[in-house]
Amino acid sequence: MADDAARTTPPASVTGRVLSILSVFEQSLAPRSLTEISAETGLALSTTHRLVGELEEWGALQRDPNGRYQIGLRLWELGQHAGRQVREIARPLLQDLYSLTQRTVHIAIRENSEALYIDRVYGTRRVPQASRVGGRLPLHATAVGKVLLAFDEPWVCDAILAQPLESRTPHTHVDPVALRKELALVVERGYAIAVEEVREGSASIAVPIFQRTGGIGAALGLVAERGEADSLEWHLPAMRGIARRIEASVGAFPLRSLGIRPTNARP
Amino acid sequence: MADDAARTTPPASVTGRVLSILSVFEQSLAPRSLTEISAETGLALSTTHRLVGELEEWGALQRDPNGRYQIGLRLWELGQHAGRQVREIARPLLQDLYSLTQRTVHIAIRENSEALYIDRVYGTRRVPQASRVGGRLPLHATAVGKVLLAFDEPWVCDAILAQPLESRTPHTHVDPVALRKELALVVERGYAIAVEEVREGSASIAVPIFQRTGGIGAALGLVAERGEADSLEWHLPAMRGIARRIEASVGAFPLRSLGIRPTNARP
DNA sequence: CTCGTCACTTCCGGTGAGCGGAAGCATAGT
DNA sequence: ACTATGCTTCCGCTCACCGGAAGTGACGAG
Repeated sequence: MADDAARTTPPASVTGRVLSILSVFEQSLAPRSLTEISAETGLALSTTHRLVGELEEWGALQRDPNGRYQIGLRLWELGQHAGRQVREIARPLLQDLYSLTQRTVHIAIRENSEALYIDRVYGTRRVPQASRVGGRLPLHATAVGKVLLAFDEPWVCDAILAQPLESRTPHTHVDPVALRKELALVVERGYAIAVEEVREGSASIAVPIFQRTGGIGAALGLVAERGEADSLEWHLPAMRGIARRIEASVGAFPLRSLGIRPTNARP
Repeated sequence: MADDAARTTPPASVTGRVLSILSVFEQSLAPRSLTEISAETGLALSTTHRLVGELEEWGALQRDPNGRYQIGLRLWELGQHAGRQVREIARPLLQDLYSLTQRTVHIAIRENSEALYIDRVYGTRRVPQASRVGGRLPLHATAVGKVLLAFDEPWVCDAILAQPLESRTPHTHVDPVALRKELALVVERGYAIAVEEVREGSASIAVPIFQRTGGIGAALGLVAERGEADSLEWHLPAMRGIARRIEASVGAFPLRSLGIRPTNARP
């Protein structure tokens, strides 16, 4: 497992090689030595050395005191531009929702076949949770994911449910037929719930955020402890109020992915 | 001004060209057309086309409905890794500080000769402010910047004060001699204040966050309206308490820049 | 102190990936 | 219909890139 994800494709173009070096750091945030990067990308050591050197000089990577590499500040700064407007508008509203409910709240969009968490507000008293900002979770196992699926175009939902559904805990709903019914209910009621489907001990509820141009743009979620699962709906009025305010402030969600890459795996 | 920052150096290496394309998006977050990118980097249109195409395919850039390019989600995700640990630990504590004070609070580090804002918590009732997460401001004109300068190694301070100091508002302190005295006072008192030095209408106060390994790691700041300038010190006990807790939780600030690139501008 | 090991860094000549001029397409405006 | 503008594709020449190999330096065992 340590070296099969590696060694995949030593890409032909220089650009591809540079990007494959960056990809190394997507899998885990642990700093890597030059040799590790070389091994994981399949590039020759001297090639890796040169490319990594250029990346470091620019600020895309930086070295820790041991000489190991990690993602650099300049890349972080650059990344902040992506969807900055959305986060700047949504953040204070998430903040208000947190103040009202004293629960972890977050906002997620669909990116291909996963839910991508784009922002979150939480205090020190926090519930065990699986998601993190910039992280992804399966659509079918999270409250935000169910909302994103239920309100998106039907073909998206079809495409997701056609694939085998990962089971993160014994409580994860993985039966496509049952899920389809559940999603219909989500549309009817206007919210989704997931109890311990992605992590034991936590439950969540989510409502849709629509775009002015039509269609769903994002989902607003709230996380609570397992014991509160039956009272999650109490938070709905606050959540819906905030969702409406986000809709009113954000014109469009520039972040939203353009669609699922159709499974064009041709043999 | 629109085309002198451009056209600088069409860099020799492919890696450099790729990075110069990314750099285009550092200056403003506005989406660019292919032609604009080509013009701003000085690369030939067909070259730009190919490189941008690879970047888009990977997810470093994405196209809006008009076909224009902006920073892509994958780059944002990747950037989240940089200093993720620090932000994950500090965020809930910032959150607590916000709850206590009901004021915008933020955390910044020194990156070369500027203060870089790495996180912030604020509500809808906000004060006019210049900084944003991922953004930079001059060290000498902000409360966090003064703290970062005052508690850092002396040569850093010397280097900064040796350069001409930008005046953002009529209230900005730009006299090196006076600033040096001010910084001495900051060390003595353990906090810094800046009133309308970077933006009219807002005042801020900041305290240092030290690293376990010694030396200053970051600064914790609080922003209030001009009218509150005389009562900023009231927030000090809360700020110091939170700063101590951040120090206790964060081993080291991996984000911290290694130093000022010495002005080795050789003619 | 010496030697071996390991990880990184530098060098350099052959070669294929990249460059960019130019031609081919769309789309929009007159 | 014609022009203008901006994007995409093509292709042969060439120069920047590749990677084996040699050099460096830090560490640790003997």
